[in-house]
Amino acid sequence: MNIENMEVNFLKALAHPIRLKIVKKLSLETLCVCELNEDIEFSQSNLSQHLKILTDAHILEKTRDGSRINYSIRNKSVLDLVKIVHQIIMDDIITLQQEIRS
Amino acid sequence: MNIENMEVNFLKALAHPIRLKIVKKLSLETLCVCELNEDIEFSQSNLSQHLKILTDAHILEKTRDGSRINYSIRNKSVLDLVKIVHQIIMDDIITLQQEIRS
DNA sequence: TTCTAATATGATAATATTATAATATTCTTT
DNA sequence: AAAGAATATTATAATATTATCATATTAGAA
Repeated sequence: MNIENMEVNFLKALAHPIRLKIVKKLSLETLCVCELNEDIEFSQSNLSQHLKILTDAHILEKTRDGSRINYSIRNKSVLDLVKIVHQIIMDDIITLQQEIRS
Repeated sequence: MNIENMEVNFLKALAHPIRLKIVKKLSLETLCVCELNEDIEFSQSNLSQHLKILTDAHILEKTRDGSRINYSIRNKSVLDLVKIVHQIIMDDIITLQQEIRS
């Protein structure tokens, strides 16, 4: 696997509504699967699959704590990235609003 | 379309090898379709479709210059984002190499 | 206005991603 | 060891994405 492919894989892993939501939740604190799973939007099985995709992409890391598995952000730069994405979208929205007004 | 969806759309647009390559090329200079199309990896038709996806996601903007269409990066923050992705992957590679050695 | 270069669009088959449902694994407690 | 809680895996049907091919559009030159 070359670097370009790794970059694309990384972006693909983030480019899903459930997975982006998980990353945002974990940007605040480490959580176990059962806590993430309190969100009613996704089933346990589906959550587990998305966690695997994020872990395989090295975005998350997992540590066992008894019967629980805790997930956390592996590289804090991911949080900078998520912030930039948010800012770009907000800029977009402002630009669109200005275009509508004029 | 809500903000979360817009963020995911934006990430999805970047999460493709051809599209990421286009964005990286355009990070250096504005180019017309014919110049981008010198890359033998993709057909004219396929390039055009990817350009449409990037433009729809507001990552690129197009301007006509005679019979040519020039594409450029719409928001320079995208370049910061691409840099961070690259850095995260490079960090990853270094971490993996250290794990192999130890 | 016809020709050509530059770019876009539409249909479609191949491939990839996703959610669901069922089942399996692993750990803790009893 | 058996039971229950927490998490992961597998198979699969539905959906989305992609590349290809054929065709259409647009602008400038002849």
